[in-house]
Amino acid sequence: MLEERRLAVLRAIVEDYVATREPVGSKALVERHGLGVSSATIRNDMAALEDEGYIAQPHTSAGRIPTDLGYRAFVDRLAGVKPMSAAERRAIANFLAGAVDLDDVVARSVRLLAQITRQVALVQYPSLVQSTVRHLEIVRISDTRLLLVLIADTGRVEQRAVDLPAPLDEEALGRLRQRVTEAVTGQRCEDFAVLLGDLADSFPRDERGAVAVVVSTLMETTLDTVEQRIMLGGTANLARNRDAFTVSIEPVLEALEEQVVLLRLLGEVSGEVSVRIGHENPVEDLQATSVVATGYGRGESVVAGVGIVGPTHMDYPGTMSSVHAVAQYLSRILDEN
Amino acid sequence: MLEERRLAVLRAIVEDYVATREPVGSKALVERHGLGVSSATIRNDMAALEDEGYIAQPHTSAGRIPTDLGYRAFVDRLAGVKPMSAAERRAIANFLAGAVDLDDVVARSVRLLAQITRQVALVQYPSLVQSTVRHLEIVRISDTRLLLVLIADTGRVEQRAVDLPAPLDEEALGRLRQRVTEAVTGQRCEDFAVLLGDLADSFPRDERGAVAVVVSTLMETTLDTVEQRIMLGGTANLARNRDAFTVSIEPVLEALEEQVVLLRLLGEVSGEVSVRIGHENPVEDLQATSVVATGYGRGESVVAGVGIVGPTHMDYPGTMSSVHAVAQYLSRILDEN
DNA sequence: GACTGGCACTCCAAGTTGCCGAGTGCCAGG
DNA sequence: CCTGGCACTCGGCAACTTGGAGTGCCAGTC
Repeated sequence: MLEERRLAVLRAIVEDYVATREPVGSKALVERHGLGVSSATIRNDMAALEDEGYIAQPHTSAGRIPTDLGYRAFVDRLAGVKPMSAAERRAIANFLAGAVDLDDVVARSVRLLAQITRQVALVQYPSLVQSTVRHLEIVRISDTRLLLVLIADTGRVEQRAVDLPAPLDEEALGRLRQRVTEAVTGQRCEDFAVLLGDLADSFPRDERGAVAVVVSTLMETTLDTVEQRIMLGGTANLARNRDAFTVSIEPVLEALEEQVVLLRLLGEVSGEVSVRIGHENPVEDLQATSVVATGYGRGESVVAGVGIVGPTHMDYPGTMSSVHAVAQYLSRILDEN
Repeated sequence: MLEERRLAVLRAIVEDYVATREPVGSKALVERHGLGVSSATIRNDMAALEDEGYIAQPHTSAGRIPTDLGYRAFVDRLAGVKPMSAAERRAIANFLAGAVDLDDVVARSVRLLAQITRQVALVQYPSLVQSTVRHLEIVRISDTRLLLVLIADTGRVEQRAVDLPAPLDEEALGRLRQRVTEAVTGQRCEDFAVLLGDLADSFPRDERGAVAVVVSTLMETTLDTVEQRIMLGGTANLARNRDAFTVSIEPVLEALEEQVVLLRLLGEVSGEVSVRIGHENPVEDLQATSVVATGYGRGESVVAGVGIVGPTHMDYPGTMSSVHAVAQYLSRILDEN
């Protein structure tokens, strides 16, 4: 009961601070929220909350601001779900419906998510590893050069040039094309090693080099760490919230230009919306920010991540439901494909 | 002779201001550059330069800073070429040599250019319109859905899904594939309208719908305004130079997220390095910045643009030669393909 | 035991003042 | 045409003051 009010105070502090971005004091709290007790009582509660590490004072004689731990408690125990209005859902659906191809879907999603959350948005392309091969095309570029074009059932298309160790005549190329294509079409990319492992052995000796390099390129293309692509948008939103980041936004922008960093941010997404607050974040330069992310995919399987990066004092309920909604629509689009 | 010294003064002002980012006064000028006259003389010259609009005072009793017109004069008449060192050239070559495909080439170029100029870098993908078709692949996705994959001789690969008006059987698809492929392979994309215009007429009546939609998708894919892609990088450099932009960097970041804006920036590139200074810039939100851009391509023809966006008080000679060098290497890589 | 009003205390933010120095324009003389 | 000198301007900095928001604590009340 007492405990209950303290949590109510914490919630009120988080909400006020997110709304105003200014330390909130005991007096303002009782005025803005009908807590039914006096400011002195609130002060006691605040002192307790501070002892427990949920809030902090930027300096003596200032109001309190939530700590990362405070936000964590808010997200875990206090934030209700904030359903999106029908109009919003419709807007999302409309916006994504006009996409012409996968690139377009991803690009539109990034724009949309950045716009509705007013944060930096991330959308990952469906992972190749989780996909099956719809089609593999092998195109000759020159005597010793081929282009592999891999089309996945998720709509993703990857290309890769291959330099052959020796010229390959038309007949041999045909053989190579037929055998490789047959081996992988309809199969899961993650099984390439098994499917293609000893393919070269059944070819004439002088063609094995070519087969080997094609096979290794295919396997490399679908390597977990290499194949992931993430599109980023809404970086201008960082600048608008500049005051948010005590320091400059430069390191944040820099971190977000690293693919590796983005991969870590969306690395362990699941069907649930996950929230990483401040220092919970694995990337050092982003420890002043929070990451809200989730996965999307066909049916049960998660094939990629989607999320946003923003200041720790963001509107968590609203952001979470936006991210969730966009992921839902992305899943739907994949399904329709 | 007098005129000559005035120009020397202008050059000195530009150089000092670019180096220090602080208004430069007459005294500092004579000290740092051996101009051989007294500060009073310089003051007279400065007053004249101000009258002519080349420099301005942020406020009375402050030093002078160059105006856009001043930079323009500097770039046109004063800036020498600043050749890159052999080591730098080698570094560029090495950096770009490891690329595995076109995406990689473009991505690496952006990173490289952003890094060496410390500005925001732009690299455009080779324009489809200026390319010829190396290969066109038509893949079935479902009864009524096809995927077109267009591979250009520049290494560019475009994909597009097509919804057919009616199911197409295997035989008809084969016919369609053969005829369309034959019509475009080896041809210039900009001639698609001529090449494909009346292709549908020679098909059986019930297949014409499918042919028409494939043809129109192809033509749409190579439409001038739609097909252009530009990759952007180094936005963190904007934040580092923040003081540079009197106002916030937000509108700049926002503008740079618009493809349309980027296209305008790289729209009219030629073989020469062009410089747009401040208000010369067509995009309103970028009138506090300068754009240095040039084209690259195979042999004589320019197939795409490359450039940077930065504060007006940038190191023009250095930036111009960096942009030029990267464009040169991009051209070379295209040639080798 | 929980809550409240009151009080002394702290400390940031914002405004005020005064001064220094860099920079200018102009002028008379070489 | 250049120069040294001089009076003047004005932004920036530092020191200082003040107002107010906020706190912690304590004695009193229900």
